[in-house]
Amino acid sequence: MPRKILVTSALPYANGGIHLGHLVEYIQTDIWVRFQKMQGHTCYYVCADDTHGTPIMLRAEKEGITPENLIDRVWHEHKSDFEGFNIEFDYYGSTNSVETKEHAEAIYQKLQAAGLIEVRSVEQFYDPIKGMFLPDRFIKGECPKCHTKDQYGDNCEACSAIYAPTELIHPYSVVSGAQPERRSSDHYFFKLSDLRCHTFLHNWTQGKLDNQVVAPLQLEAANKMREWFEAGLSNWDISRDAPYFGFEIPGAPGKYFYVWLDAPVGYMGSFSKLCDAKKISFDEYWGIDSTAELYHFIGKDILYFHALFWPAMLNFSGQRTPTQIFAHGFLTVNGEKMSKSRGTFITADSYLQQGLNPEHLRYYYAAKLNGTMEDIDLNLDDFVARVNSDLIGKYINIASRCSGFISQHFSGELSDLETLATQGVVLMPNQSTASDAPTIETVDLLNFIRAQSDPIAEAYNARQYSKVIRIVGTILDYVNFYIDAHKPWAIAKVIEEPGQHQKLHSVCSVSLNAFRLATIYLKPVLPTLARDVEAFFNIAPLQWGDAKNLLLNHTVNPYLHLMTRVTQQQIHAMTQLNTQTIAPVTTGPSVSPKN
RNA sequence: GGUGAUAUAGCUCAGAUGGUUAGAGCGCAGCACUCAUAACGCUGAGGUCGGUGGUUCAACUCCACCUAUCACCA
Repeated sequence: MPRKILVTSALPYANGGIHLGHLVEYIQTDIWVRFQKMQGHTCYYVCADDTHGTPIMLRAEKEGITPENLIDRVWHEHKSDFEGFNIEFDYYGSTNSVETKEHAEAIYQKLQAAGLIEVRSVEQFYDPIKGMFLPDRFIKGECPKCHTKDQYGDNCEACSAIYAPTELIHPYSVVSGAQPERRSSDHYFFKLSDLRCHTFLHNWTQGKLDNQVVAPLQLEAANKMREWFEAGLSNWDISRDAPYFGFEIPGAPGKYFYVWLDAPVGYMGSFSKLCDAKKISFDEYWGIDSTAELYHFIGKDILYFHALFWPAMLNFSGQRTPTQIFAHGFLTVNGEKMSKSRGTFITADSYLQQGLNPEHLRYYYAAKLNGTMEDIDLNLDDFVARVNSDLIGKYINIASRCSGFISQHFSGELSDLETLATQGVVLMPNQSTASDAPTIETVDLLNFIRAQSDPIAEAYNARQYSKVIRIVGTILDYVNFYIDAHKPWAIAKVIEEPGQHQKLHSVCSVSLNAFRLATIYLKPVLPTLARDVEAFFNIAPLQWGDAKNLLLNHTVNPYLHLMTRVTQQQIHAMTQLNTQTIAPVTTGPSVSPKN
């Protein structure tokens, strides 16, 4: 039975370009969504730019443009980066939209009506020259512990001490350089400390509510929650004072929703746009009685917002809560944090500009991702080796080495089942002694490959893409072994001898069918390549269920090579490019992964 | 500082509930092959499973401590 699924990725902040760290999440999500769609489920994937907050406001001012101009420009940059990596959103919006505003206001008013909003005076640093309150990140000063100068308002980079901005010695405003004053103003709080919230969240995070069929959090994330619960929940400050680029709070002139309030609401705003365009019922997905599934893919850094604030906001405004939150780890490059000086702070744009294949990155990430919150490493040498040997050497090579015989000797037509069966049995590599490994007598190659459909689907569902890649890798090893064992090139030389013509036809048809099956399994990861393979085979877009079938008595097109290798030189050129690039400033809160 | 996670061959990673000689791919060495944009196959060399103690007949697998890396502390 087809499921109804809504999927989101975290919203990238609209003050900088997309980099390879961001792409871990979008690629992870995109693969999952494509897999669900191939299964025949109704699955929508929405996202948006996160556009509000002080950093955006100040950045626009610095560039001498309006915030609207800035976020519009960045939106197009982001859109183009995502398209470059085949991230296929059903809708990609912006939090600066009427829909997001309306949802944010509605949620706020419901929370208010429920008595979950309180107003309290807060003392903060204020920039008297600029006439605005300063976020922690916009105050610098001397570290109170080690006395290093020019440290940010929340922690020291030298001694990694954590403190409040008020503890800084000789604080100054990053915006104007002025010495900030302490001033009070009213702030609006979401009362998470309310017993109702506590009780609800305690149950929700443990998956104990009646309508929860699965635990909403990964094991590690649930542990984290317990930690946070023990520390106690305090009220969440959801307002900021003017001047602020964002939505004004209803009934509170001069007060704006903190960017983190309307960021997750952007998921709804974006989905509303899709609903309008495609005549989808919004409430079918977000209503309290919704039977649809709702999944948020996020980085582990923003678990707090998605696993506590967000479900509480939804629940107490009368809407359904997420089915599951999928948090992933950060990206490291060559085993270290991405570094601008080493050229490993690689932008999506620079990757594409170097002519590198986006599907190579998708494949590499897939080979590393496992559904946990562990960090994954992009080792550039390993990237080159792995892409070349796995994708080109093992996978593409199957089509490349067999298709020539099919077009030369059989006018491109694959054999019928009877012919196919003559050479269906494959000798398996003799080192495979695992109990579940096929043996010479018991299994034929294509049946073995088709039998992997369920295990692979299960791995995709669980976001264990590395497992998918491992299983497919085993399949590809077997196929190459099969080809080597049957030596079609040797058969071609004695094609005139009795039975050899049919034998060659069979071996190549088996191999190409194996290639087709492997393509089905890899399609969520390699959508463009899969499309090219479909063109080669001259077939309709492959669906997951097609793995049940074989391609028989079917004429394929002449083979054109499907993928070329990546070289060290290209990688080197890319890191060079990123070393020279002056990377954009990335500060301030964001739903986007900060790696 | 507090909490949590991770630490397995040169590289990237697998290793239910502890149990004979710890696995894969890549890389490397040798052999072989030539259909395939040098790709594929076979063989082999590589690890006292971060360190130190402990529990056990038996620990990579459990416990304690230590070290390193990473994250979170709204």
